[in-house]
Amino acid sequence: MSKPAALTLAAPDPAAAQQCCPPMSQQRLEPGTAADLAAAFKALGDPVRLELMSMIASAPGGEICVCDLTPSFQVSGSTISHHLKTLRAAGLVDAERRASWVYYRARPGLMRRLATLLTPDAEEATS
Amino acid sequence: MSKPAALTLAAPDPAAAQQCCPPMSQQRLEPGTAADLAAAFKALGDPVRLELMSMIASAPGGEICVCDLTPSFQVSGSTISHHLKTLRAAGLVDAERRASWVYYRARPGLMRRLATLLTPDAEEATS
DNA sequence: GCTCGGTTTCGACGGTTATCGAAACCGAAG
DNA sequence: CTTCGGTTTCGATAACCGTCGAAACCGAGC
Repeated sequence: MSKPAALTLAAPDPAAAQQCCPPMSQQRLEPGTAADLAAAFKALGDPVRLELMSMIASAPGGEICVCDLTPSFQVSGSTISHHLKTLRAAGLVDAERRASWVYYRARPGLMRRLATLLTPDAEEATS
Repeated sequence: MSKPAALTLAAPDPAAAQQCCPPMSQQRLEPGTAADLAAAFKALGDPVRLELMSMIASAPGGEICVCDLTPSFQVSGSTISHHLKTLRAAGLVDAERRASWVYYRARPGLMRRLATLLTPDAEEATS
């Protein structure tokens, strides 16, 4: 295998994080699971990436072209590409090439898992 | 003000992130908001911190002593303290000193905000 | 007051990461 | 086949981060 479609590096360990996770307020995470999920949070832990993620997730047809993402930021195109690769590696987005353009779409699976994990149980607290 | 209670550094900008955020699948984040929330995700983006967070959030009485956290990890006590400070600065946990021990508890507010942000709308997708 | 255990802070070291520009890649269209 | 625009990769640089041990801090108890 040389490099069939480098775009589909499709989440190495996030695949392992595929099966899990009640709210962390209900149950302590196992170290291994914590490591997998921390990688996903880390991917969201950059302002540019988080904004990219929000643009992709809220894109009209469920997908958006890199050419529509890049102009919204003050960083270079190569930097945007790098951040998109990070999101892809984390399993948060998917990429597909059509003609000259590459379209990204969100992967709801992992997002939902993270959302569940963070959901506070039933408790109330404004602070 | 010299240093009244260094433990309550109580979230600098997370206070700004206090008011917001429909699911990102519904609306693109503004750059400023993205920066604030990215800081919170970044705090969760380390395996040790995420596991710490889960231990604190799932603690029986809603709180847990540092002395009960430290022995669960293979890193030094000073490193644990450093990570706890990071979680505190992100507005994810609160600390209170009682006698010789310091107790940490989760701040559900920010957790809930992050959970909402990540919630995929109504869509279905297993991939 | 002095000591002691729990916790945080300080300073340093090594590895990671965000960023850039240049180069490579890849379809499409001359 | 050559060119061209969009995108990714490569290599380099500077800033950041996780970790440690030592030192400082802080109540409690002697």
